[in-house]
Amino acid sequence: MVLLDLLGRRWSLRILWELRGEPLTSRALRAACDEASPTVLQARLSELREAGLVELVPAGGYRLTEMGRELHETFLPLHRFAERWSKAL
Amino acid sequence: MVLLDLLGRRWSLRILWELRGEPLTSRALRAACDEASPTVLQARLSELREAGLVELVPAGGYRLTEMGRELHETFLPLHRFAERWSKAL
DNA sequence: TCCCGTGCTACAATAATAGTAGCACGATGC
DNA sequence: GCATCGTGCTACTATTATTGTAGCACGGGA
Repeated sequence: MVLLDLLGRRWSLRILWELRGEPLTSRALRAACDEASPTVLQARLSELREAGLVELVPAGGYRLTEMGRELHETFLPLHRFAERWSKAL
Repeated sequence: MVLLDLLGRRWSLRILWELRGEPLTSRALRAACDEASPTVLQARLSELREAGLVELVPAGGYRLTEMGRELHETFLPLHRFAERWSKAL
């Protein structure tokens, strides 16, 4: 599971999650993940772009690729689970 | 998404993945994740236990709780995605 | 008693991340 | 022209997380 190594890094899942809707600029992403440093954000974005999950459109910011969107679909049930989980805790 | 903070740590996803089948002892888990140090494995196991996703049965090693198993179900499509993804890369 | 496997921890060295500040570039308006 | 703004991105040090190695205490057999 090479994918787990990529996703199992700080802010990787979070970035994919934040980009689920509208594309976000670099600054907007920094605002959305307001505890992450720009250093690691840029590092993750580079990795995710290299992995073909995220792309940078010149005049629109970062967004998920087709593949990245599929990955997000995969995570949709996670949202519902997270709600039940936080209640059970 | 507090859950993302927990899962977005090194080896968290990997541990859940390795425990998907038979329960594993502490040593077996160290063997399965042969690049992880016991320090961080114990740290993650403590966090996952505190989160009610993993439990330690006295004479059988670590295994997923009912909640943890639900989380794993959530991740099942990820496996199929990972295969397509690695081919597309 | 001795040996073995278990869960777990101490310690120093290394890598990853946080926090702050700033760069270069292009578009826009004066 | 040129000042201003937002963009993506980076340098730098301080702090935290992780690694790598070794070892502890406990319990269950032989």
